[in-house]
Amino acid sequence: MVKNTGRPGYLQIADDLRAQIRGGALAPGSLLPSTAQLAERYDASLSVVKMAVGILRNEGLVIGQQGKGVFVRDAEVAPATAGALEGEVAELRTAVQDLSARLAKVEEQLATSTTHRPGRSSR
Amino acid sequence: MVKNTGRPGYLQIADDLRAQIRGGALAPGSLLPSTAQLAERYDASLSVVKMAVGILRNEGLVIGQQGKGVFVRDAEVAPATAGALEGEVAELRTAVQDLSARLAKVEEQLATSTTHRPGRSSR
DNA sequence: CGAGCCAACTAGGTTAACTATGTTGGCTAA
DNA sequence: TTAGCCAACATAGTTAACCTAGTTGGCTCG
Repeated sequence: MVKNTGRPGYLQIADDLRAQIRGGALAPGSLLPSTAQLAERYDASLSVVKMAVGILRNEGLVIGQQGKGVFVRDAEVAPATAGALEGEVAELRTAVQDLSARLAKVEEQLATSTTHRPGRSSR
Repeated sequence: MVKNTGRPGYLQIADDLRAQIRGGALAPGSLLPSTAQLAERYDASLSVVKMAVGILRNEGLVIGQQGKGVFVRDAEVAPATAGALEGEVAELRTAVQDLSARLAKVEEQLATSTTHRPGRSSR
């Protein structure tokens, strides 16, 4: 599959997957083919597929879940609207506040239990 | 240098370099240390450094020139790209997701190690 | 002196192997 | 039937190796 153009293979695959997502061929919430399947489809090595998926993951287009697969993210596909970004920023801000509160709670628990801890951890 | 924090090394290095660029420690137009130098500085392998630089390159913060090095891009040029803000939001989103996942893991460990104890409010 | 080669750098791309970790489903034994 | 183990498969991270290709500076040879 990977053409002989100067464009690297992992970018070609990322472009193709991105186009499929934007075009609707891969609907939001749907599961991408596994790394091995993509490698076979594009006739590429596992490494380049992992790199391509990593790019999309970095762009926020997909979300990888260990053990399950890579899912297409519910898109903020609207590229133009600047207001969408504001909403997303607000969402991120609340998320950060939530994380701060939870982290404070965990830190407090850790501080109170450090003297004698059951130490029950395994695996 | 690296970590114990569970955050992948290539992300830590990318974060550090990004902070240096945003903070002005690495001025626009200046040359980043070579891959080998960065690998030694962060006590990481060449691969993770290349991945980190690749992320910044993908974000448009730096431009790599074969045979010469990796240069910090002019700050005014970067926003010219349409998706600069989106990229930054996506970056923050992945950071929040990462933090959320790590915090959830810590919370779970705390919850299970103390078997059941009062004062644990959930989300 | 100058042209050209060459060695030593550089980034970039690709592949393979290994480890870690999480999910799932099937099998087995109580 | 049910609980638990376990194999298979998934993403994710890391490392090492090899190759291409561009740049640079020094050295040699004409």
